Amino acid sequence: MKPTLRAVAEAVGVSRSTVSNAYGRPDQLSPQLRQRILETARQMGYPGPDPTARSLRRGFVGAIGVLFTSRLSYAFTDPFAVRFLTGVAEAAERHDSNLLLIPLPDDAAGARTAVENAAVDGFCVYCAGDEESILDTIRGRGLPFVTTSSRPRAGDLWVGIDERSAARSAAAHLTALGHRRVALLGDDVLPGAPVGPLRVADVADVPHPTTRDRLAGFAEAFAAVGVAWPDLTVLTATDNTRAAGAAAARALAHLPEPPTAVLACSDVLALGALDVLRADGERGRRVSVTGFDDIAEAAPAGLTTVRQPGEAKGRSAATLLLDPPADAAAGQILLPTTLVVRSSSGPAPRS
Amino acid sequence: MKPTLRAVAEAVGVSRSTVSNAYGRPDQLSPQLRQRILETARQMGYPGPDPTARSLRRGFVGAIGVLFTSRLSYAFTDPFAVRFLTGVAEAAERHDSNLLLIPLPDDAAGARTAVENAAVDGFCVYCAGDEESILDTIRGRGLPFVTTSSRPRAGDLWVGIDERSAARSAAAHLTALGHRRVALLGDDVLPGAPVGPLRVADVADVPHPTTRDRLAGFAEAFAAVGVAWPDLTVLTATDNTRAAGAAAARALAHLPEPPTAVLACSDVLALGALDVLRADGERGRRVSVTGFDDIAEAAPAGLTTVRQPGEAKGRSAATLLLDPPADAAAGQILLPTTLVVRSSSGPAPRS
DNA sequence: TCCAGCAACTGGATCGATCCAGAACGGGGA
DNA sequence: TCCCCGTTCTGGATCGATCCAGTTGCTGGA
Repeated sequence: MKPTLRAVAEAVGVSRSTVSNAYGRPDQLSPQLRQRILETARQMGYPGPDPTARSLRRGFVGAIGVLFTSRLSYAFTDPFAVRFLTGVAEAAERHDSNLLLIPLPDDAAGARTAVENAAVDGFCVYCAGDEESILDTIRGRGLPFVTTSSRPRAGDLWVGIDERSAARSAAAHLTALGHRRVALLGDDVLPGAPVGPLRVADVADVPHPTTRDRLAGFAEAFAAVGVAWPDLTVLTATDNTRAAGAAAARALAHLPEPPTAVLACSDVLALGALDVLRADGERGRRVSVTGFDDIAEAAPAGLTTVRQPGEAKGRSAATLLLDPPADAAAGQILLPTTLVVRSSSGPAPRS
Repeated sequence: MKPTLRAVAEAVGVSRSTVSNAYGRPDQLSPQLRQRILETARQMGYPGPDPTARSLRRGFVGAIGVLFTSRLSYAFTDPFAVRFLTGVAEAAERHDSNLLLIPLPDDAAGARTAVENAAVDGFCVYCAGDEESILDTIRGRGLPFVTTSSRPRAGDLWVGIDERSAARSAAAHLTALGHRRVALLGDDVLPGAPVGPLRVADVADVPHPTTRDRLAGFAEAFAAVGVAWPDLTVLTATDNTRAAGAAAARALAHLPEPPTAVLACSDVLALGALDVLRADGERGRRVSVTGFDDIAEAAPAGLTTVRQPGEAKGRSAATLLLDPPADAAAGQILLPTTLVVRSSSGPAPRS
């Protein structure tokens, strides 16, 4: 067993406080004594104050938790999530804070205990499906948190984009190009729905807030040119992956009247769709595709998409958490988005 | 202030142990009492046992630390590191463990305290520059750890590849294609060296173990066809990034006798070099390039490279840590590598 | 009737530090 | 010479739980 601070104190013949001070407050004791203590500690193999005990006493941990829905490993698979994390890491680093990655189990109870058991000073909530229940648990612990989803509650720390108008800009681009018969592609649009076209009575029924807002934004632009919600095809993917996007796009072929464009809620899905539709395009039919995020792969693929600043989002989130602004209004940061037009979108074919 | 377990106990009129048991060992008390306790706790706003206090008493934390050299944010920038992390995350998840990402400051003292202050059950050491000193600190804490670098000490947990022979396979591929005048490209080959060609008296002088072993492997294959170490051009990049690889490759143009092939220690560097050399190639000169890792971008770029299983590496590492094998021999896992030949390598031009 | 045996609960010790009020000491100014 | 003050160090209380050896009360078998 490793010696404790107490053992060192006894060996040197001083009080525990003094040994503690030797580590944490060098100015509280004479340099000679400090030297003697550290030397003895070294000889005894004392590894320094125990981090857990220190955290307990001090009341803070030195780490922030990043909450992910679904499998943690997935977070690394999604390029946008990685960019977000990069930003978070950057800011955390600047504040000498570590990053605790916390995957949230699918079941509410499991998610709850995961949040309750995490030893952190605050939470950064990245795209939690059932956000409200998670946030309530965090509030229950009395810890600060930042959200990045679309609907911040007043007073909460938040950093995000105007999902709706960002999505609208992509859709407006397509309506301007003459597209009227289109498909909206989202990840897990309705819980447990199988891949493919889907009947969604109302956008409000979509549980995931980000997906909902983006779909709503798409719909707004089409409503403006007279295409009502029920006339839009809603396509769901089982996952936010390229493969799932491709699978969803393949389902389009079976429609009686295939759409002239696909508006995806993420670049990953869009690229998957593009993989399929490009191949089709080479056989004649050409379908426009737009994405969302502007991940690195979007540019080489020529994907038209909505750019949002991923690193900045993460950086702002962590900074908000670690260095909260005195002014409550500064606790909510709206980041800009840009429509990036590339080759994947073009005029609608004349019918 | 949030109420503590003690407060709940007093409110209900039972001992602290009983409240504790209500959370952690439901079988130790009657269901009715348990209900009553949980209900009162809820009403009082008790968030459940404090994770830090619990860790202190129980003696374990429920998280493993992943150590990175250099900036943490960089880890996310390197695709291979991301794959490794994905694997670690996957295994950690399976063992209900969280992941604490720990960036190591560049200075030894800072790195030391970072390791000493991390509240974790064990460490996964990913490419630490000055490994030995880090490992000593970890040993000092008496915590288990896994390394992934090239030289495991007997008895240590380790998962990795045969760096040397993997590198040799790439180089042998090029010698077979007739290449004799080549450049070896590594990240930070000698500490602080400026980008570009470099005089390295002996491979053994390269401090970073992985880079050293890969360079040594390259050299072996060339030695076998009569090209000695001093005749190989060693190129250093300032960073393991695509841009740094490109910058290093540009330096080749200034050489009196430019090489016919570049062997890079990572795909990221190789892709950077390819960016530059492909452009050159279009103007006539064609230089073969090989990489290392086989990241996702390698295939579309047609990069010949050595594939190593990134996720598996991470997964094995975390599993070794969280579920250590009884058999010491099983504590060191050697993963296979494959040479993947693509279009970036071709026959040497006849001179 | 008595006691073994079990389920349900208790409370002091403990995990390993840090905090803080105060004691001991030594030196300088009046 | 005396007192005050700053420096250096002390030790008990505390952070918030869990562990564990034990007590209590009740049931059932002999």
